[in-house]
Amino acid sequence: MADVARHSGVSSQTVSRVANGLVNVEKTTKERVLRSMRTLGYRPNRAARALRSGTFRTIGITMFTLSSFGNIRTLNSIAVEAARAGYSITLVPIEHPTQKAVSMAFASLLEQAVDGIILVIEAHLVDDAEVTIPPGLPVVVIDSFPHSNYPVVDNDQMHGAQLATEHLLELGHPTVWHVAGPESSYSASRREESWRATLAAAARPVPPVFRGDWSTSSGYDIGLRIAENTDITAVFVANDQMALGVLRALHERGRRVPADVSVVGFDDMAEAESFWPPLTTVHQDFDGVGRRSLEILLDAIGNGPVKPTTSIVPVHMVIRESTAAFAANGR
Amino acid sequence: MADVARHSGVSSQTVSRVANGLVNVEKTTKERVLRSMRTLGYRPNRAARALRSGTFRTIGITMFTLSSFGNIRTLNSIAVEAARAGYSITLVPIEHPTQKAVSMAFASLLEQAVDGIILVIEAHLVDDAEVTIPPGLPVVVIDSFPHSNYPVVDNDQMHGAQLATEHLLELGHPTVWHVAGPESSYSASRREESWRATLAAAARPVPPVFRGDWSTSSGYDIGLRIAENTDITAVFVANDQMALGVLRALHERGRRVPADVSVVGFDDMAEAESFWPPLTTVHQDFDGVGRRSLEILLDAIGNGPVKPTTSIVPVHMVIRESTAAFAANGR
DNA sequence: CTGAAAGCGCTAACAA
DNA sequence: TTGTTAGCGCTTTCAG
Repeated sequence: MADVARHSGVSSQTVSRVANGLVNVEKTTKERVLRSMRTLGYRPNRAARALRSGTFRTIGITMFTLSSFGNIRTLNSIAVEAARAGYSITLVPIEHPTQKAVSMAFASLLEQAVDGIILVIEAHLVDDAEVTIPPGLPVVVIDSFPHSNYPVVDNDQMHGAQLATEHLLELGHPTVWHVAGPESSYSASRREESWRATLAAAARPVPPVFRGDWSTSSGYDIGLRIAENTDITAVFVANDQMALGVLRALHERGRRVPADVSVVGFDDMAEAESFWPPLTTVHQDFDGVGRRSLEILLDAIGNGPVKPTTSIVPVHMVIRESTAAFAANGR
Repeated sequence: MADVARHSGVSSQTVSRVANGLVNVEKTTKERVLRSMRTLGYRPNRAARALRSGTFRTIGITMFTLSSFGNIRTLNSIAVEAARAGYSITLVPIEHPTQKAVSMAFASLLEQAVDGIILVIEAHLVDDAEVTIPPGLPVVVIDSFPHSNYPVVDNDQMHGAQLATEHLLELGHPTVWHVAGPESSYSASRREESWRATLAAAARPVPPVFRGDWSTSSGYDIGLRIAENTDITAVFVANDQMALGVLRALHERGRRVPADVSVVGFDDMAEAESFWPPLTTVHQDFDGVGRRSLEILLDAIGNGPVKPTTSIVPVHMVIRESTAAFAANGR
């Protein structure tokens, strides 16, 4: 910057003003400085700026390794929105869902030069992590659990599971079976809970739960068991990836979908419409979640602490061809 | 830091030494300082440290919106490896593959506090982007095009396409049709090129190319056309997502896979083994690519400029159930 | 082994 | 509209 000042014959102060687009600089001076900047290839030093102003125009994001469709969409949405708002994002992945890894990721994030943090977490691990987040550093949590200290944003898990279950019931199925996600996941718990409640409200029997780990292969293993039980005519699977595994197992065992068994997923991942058959599923608005959480975070950064509210983003059913009326079930 | 110094009765200098784990501090002093740090909740200011030392322990990554399976795996791998090496990563997404968006992302990255940059790019746009990367800032490119100025890392596209085509040929198919990616993509060109060469080497006719845009729905549209042409018995699809669309179209039109048509994909995304039928595909080592590119970048950051070499990471076939011998083709 | 002084590049506050 | 001064929190250099 001093170089630029010398080159264009003004003070470094004026250069600073030009660099920041302030108005009180004469037009000709401004142009001269701009030209000097260009010829000298000047680029501002973020570190110095940050040191001086105390803000970094960067937000930190922690999430488990980018394996789930939802996390990735959410991350993408946050990244795009942040870029638009002039913020860049620093990503700290959590390799394994262990206590230690979470604590380490937190600690690392706290040492970063960030103005705020978005935690994309879906497990109990967070509460137990032995890290105290310094007061004054805004945090937003994306989770299915209402944390007491921070604003939380989430898709409407309960309503989604209710829609899925009701859809199957309306099709005339006597009851709906459920392939749940892992016990450690709050969103899995929410979906299961809501499935139970919906069944109870309709006075239907609640069959035992199948429990997977979100992976396609766990869905496949469970699908094999579902195929063996001809009582099962309707299944609500807690995510699309497991639903894909279920479909495969059903095909392999010669059970027709939807003629013999109706299957509903959860997520509406990009590929779901091309599953065979195209999957009826609950569409989650991950972009909406990302957008909303960034909005809250930027508000907190700009205007001080916000109330730890819970924002629920609406979801909706996408009905495709993996579900059919019970009457059509070949019986 | 001054607070800590005062609290523990030493100079801020000594605090700095302790914070950086230097050895020339007496043990008792060190402990005292450490205790003060803890009680005062001291955390170092990255900006100040960066300003002074000129390094940020951060690397920047630019990529098109996180939509492709490969990009995401690569990003994840880089993030994990970087964390291990004590670096954090700053992500700058490119929203649209336009000249302007690319230039803006570059510019934004250059203003960041980063020690090096990894460009995950798969289009011609890069060369034309009117941004000059300042000399001295290490850059690694992940692409299927050998850039002259920077080290490039990539999966072995040519060999992968060759393996896929040969696999189909060895199964006795008279020739192999190809569903290519968009023309703007270098990796798509490589795969197409290698498919052509392999066919030529085997003295087989080269059918016209179908061209998609990587998306599942473009694969579906093309699949519909493939289903109509009963001459087609073997198809090499340039990525798994389009292959999924092709499979769906084939099912809808009653063409059996692999009995009537054999299909090979490219990527080996996590879901491919649960497609119906499980997809034979080329496994790309995205983790390997991420790891290798970070390795090169860190080397350049630590030891000065490296030669702009091209690193090719090996791929291999994964044979599942979407391919079968020509004899079995129901003819 | 420890401390004092200087300065990294920038901007807020004030003065001209 | 422009310039001067001071200092953000840290580390490098040199002295003790």
